[in-house]
Amino acid sequence: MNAGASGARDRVLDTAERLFAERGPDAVSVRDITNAAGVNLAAINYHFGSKQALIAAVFERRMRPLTEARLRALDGVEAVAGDQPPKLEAVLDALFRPAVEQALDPARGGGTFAKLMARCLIEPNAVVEQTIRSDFETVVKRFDAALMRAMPGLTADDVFWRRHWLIGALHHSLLMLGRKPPGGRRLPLDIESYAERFVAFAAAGFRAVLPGESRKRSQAK
Amino acid sequence: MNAGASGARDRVLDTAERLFAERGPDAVSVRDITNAAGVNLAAINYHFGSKQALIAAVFERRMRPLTEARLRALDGVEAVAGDQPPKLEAVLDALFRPAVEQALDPARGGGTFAKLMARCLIEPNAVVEQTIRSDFETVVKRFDAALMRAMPGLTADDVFWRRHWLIGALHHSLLMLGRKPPGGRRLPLDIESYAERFVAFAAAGFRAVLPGESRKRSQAK
DNA sequence: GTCTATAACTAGATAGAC
DNA sequence: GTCTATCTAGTTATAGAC
Repeated sequence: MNAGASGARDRVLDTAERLFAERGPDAVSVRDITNAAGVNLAAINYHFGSKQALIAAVFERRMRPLTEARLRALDGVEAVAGDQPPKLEAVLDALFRPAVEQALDPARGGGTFAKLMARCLIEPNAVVEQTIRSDFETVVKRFDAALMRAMPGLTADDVFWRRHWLIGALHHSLLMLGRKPPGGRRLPLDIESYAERFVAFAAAGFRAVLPGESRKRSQAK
Repeated sequence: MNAGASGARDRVLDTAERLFAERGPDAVSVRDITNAAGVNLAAINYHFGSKQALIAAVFERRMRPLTEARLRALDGVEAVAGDQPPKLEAVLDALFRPAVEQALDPARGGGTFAKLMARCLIEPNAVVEQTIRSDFETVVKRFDAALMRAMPGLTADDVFWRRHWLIGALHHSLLMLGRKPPGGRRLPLDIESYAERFVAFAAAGFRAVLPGESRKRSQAK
């Protein structure tokens, strides 16, 4: 939008993202942000209009690319599968790997982004509700459909709950990035191995035979 | 403490818990609480000393019984197992069922409690940090030890991550209590069936053969 | 124990000079 | 585009009457 001026705007975005992740948007004042960013108090209202609009901008900047990466990955998986049901692991990989990659990449928010996402899942903040939830629902809809094709024996309810549980597991674990866990452990090694481990875990949970559905599944196939 | 006076104190606790869960502690003022509870503005400072102390009291009231229920359940599982390794499903049931029960029981906070717990897992609030985290670490320590006995082929890291993922999955799902999920679904049926489904899912994830550990496990047994 | 009044402070937003 | 000064409204906490 602005030809070359205002690195101020970006500095505000970066600083706000960091502070929001540390303390939560509500606990951070516009004064905290402008001071830390080294810009004037009025800058936030000038560039974004209001604090609420700034919050929305911070979330959107990270959510949009994640959504796109997930959908692109799923496109690839479905293209490979063709008419056949896609492979369960491949679908889960398309869903989870982009998030792991983003959460481990400082250039795209890193752990900060992970905390923001986790927070947005529980925070009833109206802004967050609209900017993020809509993106997320698109993702969920397409992936649930793909998961049902990958696991034709499962009911829609089964798919919903297992995917839901796993989203919770992922976000909770990304949250621990950079934070010292109780046992003194650390987020492991590299993106590759972490995503791989998580997908293997997820696939096993997805293939679990639950008390009620065992009969239905064996009939369905 | 007080012989029979001050139902005000309890009304404040209940109201604060509800409002905290709805909007988050930071977004709720003491005026909001005292107005909604029908007590005087000064009541919170009189009964609790400060807003921070009230927050701590609200969290503690629900966390304590949950911790005790979990440890009691684990005691039972270990007593049954005797010298043998405990059954994986039994350990997971002891860890997760008390939380599900509490989250579905209005008398013990219900969905409100679930939201509070979820919030405390990400909120860097100092009060929450100390009152809850310490309880939670006791639980985690004892259960990780039991899980290692139940799954002797897994490394400590494996147990840590799988338990961690599942705690995230549980809390994320409890969070949806009373909230309309995207697909129009609802938390199912009854405690019994939900806990059962979750434990089955958890056990499958726990038994997953991860890329790196497959060889180690088959040797260990 | 309960309440009113108010102190002491901080919030987000903006008007207007530069 | 940037800054200072300021406005209005909200916050927690408390002093002191009842």
